[in-house]
Amino acid sequence: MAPPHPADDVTEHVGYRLKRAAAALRGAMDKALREHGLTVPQYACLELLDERPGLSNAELARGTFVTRQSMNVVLRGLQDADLISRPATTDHGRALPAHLTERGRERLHVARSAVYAIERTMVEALPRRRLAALLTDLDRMAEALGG
Amino acid sequence: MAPPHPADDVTEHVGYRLKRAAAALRGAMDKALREHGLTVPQYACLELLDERPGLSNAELARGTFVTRQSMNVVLRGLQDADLISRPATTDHGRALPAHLTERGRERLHVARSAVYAIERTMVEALPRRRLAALLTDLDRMAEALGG
DNA sequence: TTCCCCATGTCAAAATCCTGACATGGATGA
DNA sequence: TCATCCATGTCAGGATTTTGACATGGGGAA
Repeated sequence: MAPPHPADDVTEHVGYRLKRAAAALRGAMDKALREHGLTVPQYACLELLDERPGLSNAELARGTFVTRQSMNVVLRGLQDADLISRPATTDHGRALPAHLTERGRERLHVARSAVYAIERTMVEALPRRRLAALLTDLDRMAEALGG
Repeated sequence: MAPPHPADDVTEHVGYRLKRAAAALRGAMDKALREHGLTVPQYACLELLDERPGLSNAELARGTFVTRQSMNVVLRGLQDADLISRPATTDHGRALPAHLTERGRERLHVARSAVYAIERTMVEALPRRRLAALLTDLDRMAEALGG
């Protein structure tokens, strides 16, 4: 019964593997999305807005794991490109609900196919039975760390 | 036989879960290492150098999934803090081998305990049998993406 | 009502990282 | 030998992200 840590090699640790996989995914998405004129945070933002229209800046930030300030500049970029729309003011509260424009929806749909191809490559690389377990394991780790 | 993608919900995708887990880990390490005066890339660099002394800038960059240029500034910071040493010139070749100083080794050892505690939290959050499979799955995905 | 607390949006400054580029040293093949 | 190619270290510039801070709006408790 070997203890989970410390392993004899740093590259054997879970954190290292996690970072490696995340870096590989990020790199692949970066490259694919560049051809569509989008960055990874921008794409994540569009995808989230397509699924849940009306999300605010802070909510989008939490959903994409960045700070409010970072998401703010992302939204500005998307707004300048006419991919999303956001009211200047609101009747109730302070949160400004964002929505996809028609251009945004179209752009998302074409970029999505490229991203889904990447994800399919990832998923097909592992045994089909293992996928569900992998997802729950990732969730468990994230929750354990307060993610 | 449902296709692996597209799922009905973006947050169900592997990429999203992967990013979430990686972000949670990054945040926890960030917070823990700050108390030791280290950033995550700096810690990763020290850990790699402790295991394989003499690694060059480019090798360290590949090992930590950043660019040569980024690793260069990390090394400068570590050098200014007297945590690593690097010769100004070399007899053979162009790569400059880096080594931990005594201070660097000490700093690494105390920071390591904090990081290992985080990783232990992560590992203990999932069934013990699942760990090995998780590691190989992460590797498979990374390799499939050319990581 | 009024006060306090929290969340939100935003600004400014700094830190971090990446892209593009260039010069150097070694190795490979003609 | 020499020329070409690859990897490395480094510089400059810009883009992205974060930290810190501040003002505003809403909700809850006294």
